[in-house]
Amino acid sequence: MSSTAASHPLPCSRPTRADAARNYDLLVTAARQAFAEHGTDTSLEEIARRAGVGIGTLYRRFPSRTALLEAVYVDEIQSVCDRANGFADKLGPFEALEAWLRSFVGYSISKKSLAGELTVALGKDSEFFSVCKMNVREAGDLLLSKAKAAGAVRPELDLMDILRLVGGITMGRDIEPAQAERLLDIVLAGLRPTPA
Amino acid sequence: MSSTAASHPLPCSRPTRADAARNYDLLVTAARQAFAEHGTDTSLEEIARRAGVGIGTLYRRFPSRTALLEAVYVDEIQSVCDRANGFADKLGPFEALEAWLRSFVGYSISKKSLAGELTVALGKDSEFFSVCKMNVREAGDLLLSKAKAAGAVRPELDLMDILRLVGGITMGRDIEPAQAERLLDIVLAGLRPTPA
DNA sequence: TACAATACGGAGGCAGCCTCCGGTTTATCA
DNA sequence: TGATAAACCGGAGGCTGCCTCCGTATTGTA
Repeated sequence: MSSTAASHPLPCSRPTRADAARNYDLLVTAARQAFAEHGTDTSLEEIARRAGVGIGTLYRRFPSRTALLEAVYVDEIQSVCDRANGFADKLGPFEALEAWLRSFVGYSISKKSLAGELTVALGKDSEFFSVCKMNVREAGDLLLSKAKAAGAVRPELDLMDILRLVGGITMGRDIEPAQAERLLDIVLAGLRPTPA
Repeated sequence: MSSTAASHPLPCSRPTRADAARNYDLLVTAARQAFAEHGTDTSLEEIARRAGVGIGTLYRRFPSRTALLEAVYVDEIQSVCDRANGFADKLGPFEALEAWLRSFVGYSISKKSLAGELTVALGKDSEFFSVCKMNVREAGDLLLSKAKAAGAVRPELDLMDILRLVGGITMGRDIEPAQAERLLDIVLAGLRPTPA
């Protein structure tokens, strides 16, 4: 039963007027493609060009590059949260946490810097990201607390620490999936209780 | 006995003519300051201004931003390597490795993105960085192999994996030193042998 | 001192960021 | 349906940073 609605609504306001709404979607779609293909520092004019709208339209709707990133991230964040719930239902305490973190890394690699920035942003202080953080935190805490209760990981661990560490794995340029796996293995080993 | 000479010479050519050499030093010094204060995307014109030279002079000596970064990194890399040797002499196998990694993190935080880019670059394929990598690798392998021999860490671990993981810790924007410590603790725990 | 090699530095072309405002489209109401 | 106001569009243009080019100045040498 993977819920598709976020526990906390994300402040993502799609405009009401028909033409505005259409351009909004065009822009977000174009931005998602461009960010995935060429990284998050793609020229905003290029994105406007792809979307087939004027640069002024882009800037009116998204006053900054971050605002555009936010709109793109909403979907991605949601999918990350949903997956956590799925794993919690099907796997054992530690395995669910592990599976979630692995999917996190795999996703980060496939989306390149897009998710890299996402992880960076996890430490930021914007209204938007604090809500995202809340949702991710809620999803992750479910897994983490189960794992703690089962004695599969150390009780003093903090979710945000883990996420930050795992996010850092894919931060470097051009990381190989195989290496990312090995790094994650180290982290996972570091979560387990120390032998008395 | 901390050696100050790198095992492998770094390709860092200071010019010969008096005025050129003077300007070279001015530029590297200004760049080091600027990078540390405002990150590695400081305007190159700003750096030239700080150094009191024309923008043309900067570009003649350093054809790209990367070239300037390289010149700045030489000293930093050297200091990282030297520290490894110092720890190897004074501490136990695991403690030396731990101390080195901690100093690595502390250094990364204080130098902000400067060292962040350094760690990113550790995965790159330039002649310059491959030599740097060789030096760091040599220094780190000394510590790692000692720790392995003492049974203090798992034998299958790879140094570059560890460095990449540790480097990722400081990748995020505005990380707190205290959080960085906790992340490193997780990594260190992940290095230890798994209880049979 | 005079010459040749080397180096200096800023003007200028280009691209991206962002703002501003005249013209257009949309929704609403009679 | 037709008129009006509100909302929206889009590109020109100012700004800054990147990088190149070349006339002028400095340095080392004979």
